[in-house]
Amino acid sequence: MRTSSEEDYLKAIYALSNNSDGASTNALANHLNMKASSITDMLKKLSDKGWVHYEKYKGASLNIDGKAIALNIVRKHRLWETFLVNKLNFKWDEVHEIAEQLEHIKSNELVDRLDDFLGNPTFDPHGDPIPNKDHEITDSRKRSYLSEVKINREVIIIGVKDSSAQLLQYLEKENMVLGKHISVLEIHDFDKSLRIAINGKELNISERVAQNVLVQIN
Amino acid sequence: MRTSSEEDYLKAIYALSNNSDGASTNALANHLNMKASSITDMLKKLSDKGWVHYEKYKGASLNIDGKAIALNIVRKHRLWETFLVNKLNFKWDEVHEIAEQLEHIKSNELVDRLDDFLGNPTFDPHGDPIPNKDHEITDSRKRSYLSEVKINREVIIIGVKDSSAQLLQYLEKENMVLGKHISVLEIHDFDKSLRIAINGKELNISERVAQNVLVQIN
DNA sequence: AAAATTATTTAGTTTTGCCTAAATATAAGT
DNA sequence: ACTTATATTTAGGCAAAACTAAATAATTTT
Ligand SMILES: [Mn+2]
Ligand SMILES: [Mn+2]
Ligand SMILES: [Mn+2]
Ligand SMILES: [Mn+2]
Repeated sequence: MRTSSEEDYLKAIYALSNNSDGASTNALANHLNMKASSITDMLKKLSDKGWVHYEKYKGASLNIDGKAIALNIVRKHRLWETFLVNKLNFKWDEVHEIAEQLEHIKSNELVDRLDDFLGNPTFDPHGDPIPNKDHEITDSRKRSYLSEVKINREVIIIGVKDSSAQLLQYLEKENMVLGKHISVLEIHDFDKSLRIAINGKELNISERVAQNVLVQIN
Repeated sequence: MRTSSEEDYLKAIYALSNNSDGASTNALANHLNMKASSITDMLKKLSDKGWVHYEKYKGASLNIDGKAIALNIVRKHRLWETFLVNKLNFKWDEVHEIAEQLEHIKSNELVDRLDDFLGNPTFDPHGDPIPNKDHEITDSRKRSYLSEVKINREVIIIGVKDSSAQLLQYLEKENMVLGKHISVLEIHDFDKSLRIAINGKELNISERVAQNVLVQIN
């Protein structure tokens, strides 16, 4: 048996394990809005359960079982988000909180049927890849942040780095949604802000925004 | 704020409050598979929160706020069951457990959109009425248990008293599903078992089964 | 009406998941 | 290298939601 809380910790460790080094206590505390001491407690428990490799003062990383659980939660989160947007007409900035709850519903049958009902989607409403039944993520697209794209190279918006409601609403307003084609026309020396071409128009965006938009390089 | 546990208690009190008298401690303990002492603890808390009227040794009943919460949970439970059966092709005996979890997802927007997505259904897969947004149940059908129907009176199956998987699977196998027309041909003196006409055939069922099948009398 | 049975409450305990405050380890600055 | 700052752990505590065992109230039987 597994609690929702344990699942959220495993998901957080997965999210914060970038290269191959794990996640630090403080990074987890920050990510989960908790105190560091609570993290230490839980890491010990997760280690006892055999889901996490934990050494004092050296942070935590997922072992095989833990990673499978984390990816299963991520899969459920992204499938539910897809359901909420595609079937219930929620906007992409409204679904995270609800999926945060739905991801903990226990029923393998439910996940698989939901997956089929949605047409086995490969990406969620924020462009994040959805792991398959075997917890595998396949995303072969060449990706880059918009802030790092060369001048006059046409790229396609495929995701966001941070999916906070603020950013998503801003992008929505400027019609910078998934699938749109963009060219960077100019990068201003002064503040690194970008002038881009999109939807047949021109538009200025800040470096900060560009750093949070993921694009596919053809 | 409200916990899932509190919600389950309120729902149980609602389910066990038949006429106007509330639910007893032991009845609740039995219904929720808990010990009586746990019930007493929670009834005090729910009373403090103003959702339940509780007097020592006299059981508990819902007050206005408590009833609204209970009906909201029932609404969500039945809408999710409808979703699982109508959209994800679950069988009617497979959905209760999952709905027991889904009913606690917090988002008014979600419930309303789900309701619309399902076409504002009025009954769930077991024939139970679904409360509307204002927590009102309207079910004007004349109902009776099949065990009390007079000989040769044609009735329609509209629900079950107990929706355990065992009963549901039995009914499924005999094709005694919602909407079917039935006539009671004979009641055997010996064991009160019934001979009924259904689907153009004749069939014997026990008194026990008949006591758990709800029918509409035209 | 008294005794026996059943229902309910009280008292005390456990586990989970969080917290604060204090202690200690690690990393950074001079 | 020594001092300061930051990160992490330890110790102790708290609230929620369950439990067991014992006490008491209510109901039923004789
Ligand atoms: Mn979550
Ligand atoms: Mn997402
Ligand atoms: Mn429930
Ligand atoms: Mn039902």
